[in-house]
Amino acid sequence: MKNQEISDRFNEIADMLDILGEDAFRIISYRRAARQLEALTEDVEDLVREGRVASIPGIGAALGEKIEEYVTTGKIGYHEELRARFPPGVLDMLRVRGIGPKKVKLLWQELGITDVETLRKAAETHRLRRVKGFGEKTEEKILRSIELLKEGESVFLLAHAHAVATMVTDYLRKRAPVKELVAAGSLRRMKETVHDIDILATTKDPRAVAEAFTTMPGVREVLAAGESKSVVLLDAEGRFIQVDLRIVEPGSWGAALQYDTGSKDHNIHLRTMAQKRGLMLNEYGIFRDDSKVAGETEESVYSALGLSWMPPEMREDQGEIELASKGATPRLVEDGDVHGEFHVHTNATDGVDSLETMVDQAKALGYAFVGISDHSVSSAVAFGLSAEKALARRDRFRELNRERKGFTILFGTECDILDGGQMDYSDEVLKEFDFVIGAVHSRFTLPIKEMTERINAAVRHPYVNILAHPTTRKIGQRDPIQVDLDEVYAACAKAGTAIEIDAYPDRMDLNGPQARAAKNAGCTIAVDTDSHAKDHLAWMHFGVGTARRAWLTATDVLNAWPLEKIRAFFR
DNA sequence: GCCGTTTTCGGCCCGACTGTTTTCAGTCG
Repeated sequence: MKNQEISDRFNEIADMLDILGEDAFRIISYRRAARQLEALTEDVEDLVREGRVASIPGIGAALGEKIEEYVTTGKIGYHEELRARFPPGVLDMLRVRGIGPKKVKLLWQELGITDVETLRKAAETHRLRRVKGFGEKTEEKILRSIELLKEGESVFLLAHAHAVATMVTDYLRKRAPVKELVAAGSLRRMKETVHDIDILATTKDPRAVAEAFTTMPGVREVLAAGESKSVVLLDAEGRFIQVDLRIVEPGSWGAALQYDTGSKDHNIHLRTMAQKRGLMLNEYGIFRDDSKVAGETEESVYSALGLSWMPPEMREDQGEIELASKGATPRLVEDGDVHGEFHVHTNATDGVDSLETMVDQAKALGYAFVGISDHSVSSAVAFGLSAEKALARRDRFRELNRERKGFTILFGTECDILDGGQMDYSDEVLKEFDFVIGAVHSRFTLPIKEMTERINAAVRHPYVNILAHPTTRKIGQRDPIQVDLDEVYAACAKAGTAIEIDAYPDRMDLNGPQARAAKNAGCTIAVDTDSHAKDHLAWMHFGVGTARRAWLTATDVLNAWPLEKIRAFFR
């Protein structure tokens, strides 16, 4: 899948054109195309093969050719030509907060500064203030930004960012006179990783709220503090996360919430629609000739554009606006639709809590059932169970089912898919389980053809019911395996094997776009937490969020089905 | 560089904050 690689190159081209001072709209085109590629549910190579690249919004003849060039030759000539004109390190300077393309160009041309380290030294020795537009404060700001860059500002996992946002909103509710208060942005859209946290508030005393916000514990740096908007860097266990606070009038709440939730492309699409209707949309409302026609609620904003309200998780400009204009927005799966899950570990293998603790926690969440699926023998690092030890637990499961009346404990296994596609337990052993999850935990570097065959052999195996974390990626730690997901989806759909959204925070595997493609291929999707401790079961919220990003309804999600139907699916 | 229910040319989403300026450019989202 080359989508990301091409997206990265388009962004880099945009950065370089920006520094060169090229036409701003050309640059916007590259950036928009980069975002489209990133959000694409299909493999761009397939689109090239079928001559459908130009069907991607924002991709026309010129960009289409460049995509085709990359797919066939592995590089983009234009990109290489531009790169040759830039000393190494120049583009890195853009990562320094407060340094944009114009300043990079000035520093490069006036002072010959072409990397972050030289920039730091120049700021320290006050050489920067010789350049027009640079002063004492800019030098100080650059030094602080470089310091923070080194200490590690980066991408945050959804679950982690969610915890930070909850901390901030809890604090503000206690310490400041806020009325409405919510985290919007990519967090509200349930994106698997987020760059910053956007908080939105209404209040009678904006100054007091901004004051509480910029002085709260953990604030490392105040990046901006204005009338309506404040920005801080917050210390989150040694790393920094940017938190924005926007304060709005109650009459603009809906417009501001809509605006701050995004995504960028979704908003641009809406604003273009507004324009065509002689309206103007901004974060304060929808206006016709300076008079406000909507803005108090999100519904009113969408309605003024002839659209029904749509869930935040869908707002990526991937067709949801067209759907809403026909009133055809689906009712997506919700937390309350989920009656249980399948991928749960105990201290029999690498979990930390006992079988009984995990079962009772699942029961406490209001579930009707829980599947326990500890590791098979080959997962040595996870203390995988021998066939004998695994099967010896069955009696305890029967007892537990008698003890926990009105609740069902399913006896399962997360069984390794070995090198050649055979399963880690024999068929005689596998048939004893209520359900079997197949998973890859070794040999991650097989070539794509072998890997796809390996996984599909397991998918077709009569006793395998669910394919776990299909790409095995770990965000920030391990790349996805090379596998033809389209073939895997097709195999799952044909074999009646469910495919998983693993909601363990650094997995999120499948992610939203992938799960949407799986659904479109006819797959049933299991949403699991891969819990290794009782508190992990709460991550189901993020799994459901990912399912919603995939536009899944309750009928698409295996664990939203009644238990008897699930048992039939397993059989 | 893209795109078209007024257009194949001439538009392209909109606003806040900061610092260095004397009325605004650059950056960011």
